[in-house]
Amino acid sequence: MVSYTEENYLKALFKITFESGTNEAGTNELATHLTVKPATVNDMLKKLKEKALVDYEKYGKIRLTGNGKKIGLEIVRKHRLWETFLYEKLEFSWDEVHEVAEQLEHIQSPKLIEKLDKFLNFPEFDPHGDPIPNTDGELKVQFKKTLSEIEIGDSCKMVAVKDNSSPFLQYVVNVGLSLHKKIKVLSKQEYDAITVIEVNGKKSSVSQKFTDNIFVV
Amino acid sequence: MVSYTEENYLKALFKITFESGTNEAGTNELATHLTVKPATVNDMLKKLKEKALVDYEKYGKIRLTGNGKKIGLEIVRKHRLWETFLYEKLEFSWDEVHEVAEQLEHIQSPKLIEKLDKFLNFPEFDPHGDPIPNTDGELKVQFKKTLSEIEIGDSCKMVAVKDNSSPFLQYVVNVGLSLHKKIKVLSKQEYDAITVIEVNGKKSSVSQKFTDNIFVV
DNA sequence: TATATATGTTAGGCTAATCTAACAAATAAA
DNA sequence: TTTATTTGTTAGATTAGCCTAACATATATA
Repeated sequence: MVSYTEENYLKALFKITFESGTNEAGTNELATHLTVKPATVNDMLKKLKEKALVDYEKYGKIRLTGNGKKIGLEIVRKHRLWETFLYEKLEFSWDEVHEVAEQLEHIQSPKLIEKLDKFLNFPEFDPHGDPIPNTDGELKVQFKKTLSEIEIGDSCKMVAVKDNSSPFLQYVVNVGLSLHKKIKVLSKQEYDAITVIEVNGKKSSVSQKFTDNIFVV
Repeated sequence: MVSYTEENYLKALFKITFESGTNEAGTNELATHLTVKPATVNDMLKKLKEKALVDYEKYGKIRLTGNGKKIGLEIVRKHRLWETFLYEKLEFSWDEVHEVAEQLEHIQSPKLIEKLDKFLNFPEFDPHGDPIPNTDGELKVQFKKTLSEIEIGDSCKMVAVKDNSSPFLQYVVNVGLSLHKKIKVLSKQEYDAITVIEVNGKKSSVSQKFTDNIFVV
């Protein structure tokens, strides 16, 4: 059996390794992601290695095993399905879904998640534009870049956000943005990367941190 | 803050004290209900007393305080709302809902439960016929007796079950029973209380244990 | 290459929730 | 009313998940 806490470690590892592309993670990196101390991560890694959920050697990099990856992905699937449920059926706003889904993702019942998937009509993306893995762990990978990479004068369409935190999402709404909205990049400061964008005719100045967290096509 | 485990103790206490009518519970009784050892209950009682959630003195009876009762009832409300959701929206059968609701009842989000209540159209009874407390902790009390109390020759209507376990509920379905079905008591053995009932023209012989767990009006 | 900074590990401790085994009190039965 | 049984309590131990402080290794920089 995999505990609640172990599930969170596997989910975090899945996200880190998947996003970095290298398939690896470090102790400190994981600790930051989970807001625990590196020493705690170290303890847990021993347990996860014992259970054959991660590959790692002292002072080496952390890698998920096949089984570890499978479980991590399962949690991601559950998280995103619950977010979709909250957003579409219970009328939560998109900045509220994440926190509750953090709890719901740990409910143990394969039947529940399959029924929920069906009830939602097998959605492929969650309210933040992230792909929802299907039962077999496959997910629709979208070709996407960050808003930071768009050239001055070009337009693009927002398809997802990188940061799911409430403050960021509220900020996004504030500049008039939501999923599938068209964005035009009007100008960019050379010095500090402040970018002026236009959404629905409304102009806003946003930081690099902001544009890094918006995915577009 | 009240922990997951503390919530379970309060819920169990609420059920025991509410059902017994005396508003009291004993250490062993509670231990049996939670399938832990009496020593464990004893430890927890000290914590709950510290938090002013129970009233109890050494070797005395356990009683919930106002606040303890409120929290226990809240868990019951959540449990029954989730059962209703699983049954009505996700097509779970009534013998499957209990186990999953045991997990879902601990999700912390007042907003979630109010939205869910609305989504379900403010149900008053769960799939087992148990009343669902409303936001203010009020519940529809039904005047009901057990099937054991019905006289030979008389008919009644099933309105709830006392035991929510899967094996019992499957047995109930097996004799052709479900909520709001009419039952006729054909005969009763004096010696061992074996009762012959008729449901939809189908006759079945059932034990005292069975008739004790069926509520009727 | 030597040193400073990053990163990772170990040892030892804490708390919540559980247990067993031994004991104490209350209640029921002889 | 004495004894047996049931019920409740205490002490001491265990496990998971976390911490701090001290130490070790790796990597980057001068």
